[in-house]
Amino acid sequence: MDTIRAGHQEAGELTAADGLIQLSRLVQELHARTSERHDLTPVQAKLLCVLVLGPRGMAELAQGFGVERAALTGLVDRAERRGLVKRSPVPGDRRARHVMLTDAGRQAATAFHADATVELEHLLDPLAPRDRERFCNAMDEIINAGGHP
Amino acid sequence: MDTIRAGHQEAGELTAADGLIQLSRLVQELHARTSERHDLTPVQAKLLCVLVLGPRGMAELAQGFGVERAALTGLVDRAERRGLVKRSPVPGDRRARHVMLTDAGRQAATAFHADATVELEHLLDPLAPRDRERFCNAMDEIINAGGHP
DNA sequence: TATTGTTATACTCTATAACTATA
DNA sequence: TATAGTTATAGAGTATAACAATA
Repeated sequence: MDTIRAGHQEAGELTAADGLIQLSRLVQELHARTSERHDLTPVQAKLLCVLVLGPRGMAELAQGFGVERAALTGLVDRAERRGLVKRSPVPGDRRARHVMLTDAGRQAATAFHADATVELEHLLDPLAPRDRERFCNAMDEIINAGGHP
Repeated sequence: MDTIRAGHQEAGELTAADGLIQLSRLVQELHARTSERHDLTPVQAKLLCVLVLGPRGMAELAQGFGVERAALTGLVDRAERRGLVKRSPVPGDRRARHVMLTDAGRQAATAFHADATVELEHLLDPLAPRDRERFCNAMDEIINAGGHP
């Protein structure tokens, strides 16, 4: 085992790039496993979490997800078929539709989010309180820079 | 803009969970964009990076990727069709095949890896040298714990 | 004309199940 | 029997292009 871990050297000797890749892998795997436990695909879980904040238009969702509008149609179709979301007309613009959670969707979203949050926090358990705080501050700096130089 | 950022509050006020999710999103987006620049799918780029370390069996790769053997067959089929990898017999076991890089595949792998590494390192540019070192150490701790309590 | 959303089509990635060939 | 790999089939997620309805 451990045959496949690109860039792996000794424990505690990782490149910054490798560290970021492997940390991201941990987060994605955790997200995938948690979604599966809640009988959701990872993308559906993401959709539900966004819709908890309120109804959204298709174009708005597509832009936020970084996918084409056509891809979002399929995504919402499948979520709607599973009874998680519904489409409703937008007063004042007869072209547009709002996507919103059904009751079942809201329940699923809440349960998933709570579970995922707990699991993610556990990732930081190995850090001492002080280091954990520093780590979160560093993440904030990186995220707020947002890859923009 | 910024309409869709679950858990977003004020700049510099993110939950640990939200921070991990958004950092992971940055890394994944960067990986996707870099793959695209090199005319690779993200999964193909990952495959090439693993194969730089040497030939691997199908079962070995499937296990390392956390996917079924059948899924890997398709993955290698497509990479082979694009001339990136090739299959070869394994001396001593006539059931097995080794997957290895072609010359084009090795070139693509090297170019991609160099590019991705640079981009990933840039993510940490906002951190002061000392903070950057602490951040990398923290990532190491998290990864070496590996989500295992 | 521009925007919102959909349909049609195709490709990648993945899983499950059934199969072949070898160990 | 067990293992290595493949084929067949199905579904999710995505893109592009063409379309309808409305603004």
